Amino acid sequence: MKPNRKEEIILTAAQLFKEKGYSAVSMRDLAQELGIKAASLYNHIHSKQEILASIIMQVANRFTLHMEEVSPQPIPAIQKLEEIIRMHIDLTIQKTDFLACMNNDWMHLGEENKGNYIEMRIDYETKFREILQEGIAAKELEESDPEIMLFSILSTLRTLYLWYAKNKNINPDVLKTDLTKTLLQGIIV
Amino acid sequence: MKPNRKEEIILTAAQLFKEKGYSAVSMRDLAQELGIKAASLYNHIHSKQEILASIIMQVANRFTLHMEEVSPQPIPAIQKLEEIIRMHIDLTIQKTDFLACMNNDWMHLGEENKGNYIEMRIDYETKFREILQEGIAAKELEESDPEIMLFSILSTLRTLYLWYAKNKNINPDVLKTDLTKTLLQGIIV
DNA sequence: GTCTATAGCGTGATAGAC
DNA sequence: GTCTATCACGCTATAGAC
Repeated sequence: MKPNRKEEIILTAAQLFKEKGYSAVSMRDLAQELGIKAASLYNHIHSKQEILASIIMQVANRFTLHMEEVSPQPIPAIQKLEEIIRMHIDLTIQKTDFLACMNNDWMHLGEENKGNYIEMRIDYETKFREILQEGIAAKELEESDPEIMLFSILSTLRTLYLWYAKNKNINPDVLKTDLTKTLLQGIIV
Repeated sequence: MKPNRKEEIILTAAQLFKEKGYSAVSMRDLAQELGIKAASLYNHIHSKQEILASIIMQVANRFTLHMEEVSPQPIPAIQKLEEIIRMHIDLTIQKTDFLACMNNDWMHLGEENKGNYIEMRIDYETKFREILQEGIAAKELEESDPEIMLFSILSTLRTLYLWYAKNKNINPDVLKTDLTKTLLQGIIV
């Protein structure tokens, strides 16, 4: 899997954006990291904005597609949640920098993409909420405020990349098992 | 409680930093929001950096102080966790913008403050980890990976400000009860 | 595909009038 | 305490040589 120059630029950009944020990374910083001059970047990409959009929309699409696949399945809510947790873990491992960038810098998307991104995010949360409500209705889940469940689980999954950066050697299957247990069953004996 | 001009500047800055990030907010943006010119800001503050440090170190100190108060108490670990959750909720409500800023922009602190902030953050996590380990040893908590418990709870508490921004009318006591239940007992029946 | 040079504008911060 | 004017520099992006 040899990335071409454009992909290489986007990968490096994601890494820098994760560390300092989109606005604090200049085209000169990015070029230097790649060992070229800033002007040379423009033979591969059209603008700084395009790089950001490429990073964010790429992972946003993968979340959307996976949710559209899991959501309508005729399986128990708990099983759907396990599927979703597994996907967040996998994407966190595969696309750590992209995820960080999506979480922190989506507000710097251009007007063409921002609306789209926000819509995808709302749809994702809506489908997630519906799964929780299914689970409550089926008495699989506690009859507690689904908004708080949603927020609590999703905030953990969304910032998993922060924790993963410091624990890169963990076995993904162990992480999946332990995190699922913690999120679904809590920590009290 | 009438804030003087310096406090007013810092409050407004925190608000803007929360929305766009430190680097994306200019002194001209900040001045405009206050109805003055950028140059006038410098009669009240020394630099943009000073504003950021003031915002972040202020809340970081409050977290540190509270943890130093709760941590050594001779009470069960679960009770300490409830105390900590309560404090995060209270600070989230009182200092929403400051917390957002601390979470997102600490890496833009000047060299004088960054090391200090990171140290406080590590100390906080260490004391939190010790409470979890106490709980496990006392068989109050599940014998599960304390790193995953720590990350899971703390990531929810740290991003609570995002959720609170959309649910400002919730009763803090209800939030405390429901969130504690979700974090400690999970969501499964 | 990378370079140098540069346009055009925005940035944080200062000096000094009022 | 706020203003206008300005400095010195950094920014994204383009033009055109090689």
